[in-house]
Amino acid sequence: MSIQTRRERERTERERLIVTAARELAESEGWDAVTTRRLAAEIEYSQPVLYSHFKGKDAIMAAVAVEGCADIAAELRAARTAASGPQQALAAVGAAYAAFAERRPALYDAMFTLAVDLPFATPEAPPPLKAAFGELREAIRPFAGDDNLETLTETFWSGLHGLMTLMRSSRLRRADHDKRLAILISRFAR
Amino acid sequence: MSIQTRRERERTERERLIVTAARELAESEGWDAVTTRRLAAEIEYSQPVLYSHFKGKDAIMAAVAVEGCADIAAELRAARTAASGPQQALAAVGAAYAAFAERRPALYDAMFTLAVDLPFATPEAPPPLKAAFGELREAIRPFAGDDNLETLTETFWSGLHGLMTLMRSSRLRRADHDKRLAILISRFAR
DNA sequence: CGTTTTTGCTAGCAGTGCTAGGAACGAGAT
DNA sequence: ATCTCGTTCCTAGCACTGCTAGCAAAAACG
Repeated sequence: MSIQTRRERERTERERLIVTAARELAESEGWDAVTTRRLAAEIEYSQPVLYSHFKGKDAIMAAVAVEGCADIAAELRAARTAASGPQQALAAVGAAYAAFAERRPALYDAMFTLAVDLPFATPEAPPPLKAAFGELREAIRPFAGDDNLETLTETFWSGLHGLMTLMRSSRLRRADHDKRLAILISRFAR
Repeated sequence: MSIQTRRERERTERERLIVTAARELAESEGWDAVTTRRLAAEIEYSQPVLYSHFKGKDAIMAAVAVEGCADIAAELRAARTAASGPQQALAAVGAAYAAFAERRPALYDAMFTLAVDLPFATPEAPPPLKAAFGELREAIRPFAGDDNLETLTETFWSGLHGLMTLMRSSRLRRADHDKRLAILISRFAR
């Protein structure tokens, strides 16, 4: 049995190696640079090895996305708990979300614009996804009023997401970003 | 001079043929089906002809996007002017925007998610782009208050855009779409 | 040490966007 | 009516993509 467990351990280690390499490569050179050949060279194995771990490139990106959700969840939580009141908490979470999208665009894309294989708004969604969504939900809970909390959170999230994607694709002037964010917060915090 | 003008006319005709074929192919089978080979076959010319008209595939998509903006601008205008009051107008414009994104997803992607070569938030933006944005602006003008109108419009647009992209990538449950839209409108119309 | 199983490589497929080169065509001149 | 010259447009090909079949080498077992 020892030999079997060692093999499984090595497999999971290499799987993490792949995901990490993919994330680092994407973050430093963008997803266009993450080709299966390049990624294989990075982990010092041949291409087909990737396919013995993941169904395809999309599945690798999905794994990266889940890692990213854990990251953003932690950052949102930190922002929320450090704030002094509900209003400040919502503003802080919004700012943290925007900062994450700006600072790690490739990761953000994997999470919220590209890969689709992941179950999102269902009970089977990976825990990190739920955690990230949960942080947004807790931040906006004080302002729910008569609205359904989940639905309200989804709507607020959409606002943030639209803001970041449109700005990052140069469809919105970067200069006014803070003003837009402030307007969004003001319309949801009351 | 006649011979020269005839040639130019034929050129612009073929250019329109390319853009129309690209749009129809994208709308019926998605952008993945729009390869340069497939598009060339559709217009019954060879591939290189495309490159004598457009710098590359992205430029073709940009041309399609501009057409799409003219379309959505007309639909938004119709929705806005048919409504009876400011509140109804904003709701109608929001619903029309969402309906457009749902009904013509490929076109929507070309306009607001994919191609980037287009100048957007600048004076040099193609008129159809400004027209579409202008419709959103006029719809929300009555609710601007102290906020800068342009910035507010951008924020509202972001909300709509986020709603549609997240739903279309199955990150939001389709069932609650109407509720989310209602919440967004309610937060911006007051 | 020999056999069997597992592992991971080389080589290749079908497809992508894009481009160089030459052939065929139409326009103007003799 | 024929010849020359430009333009137009096609054939063929490049470098690249994600992905896979089939075999060689390595590891585990008796």
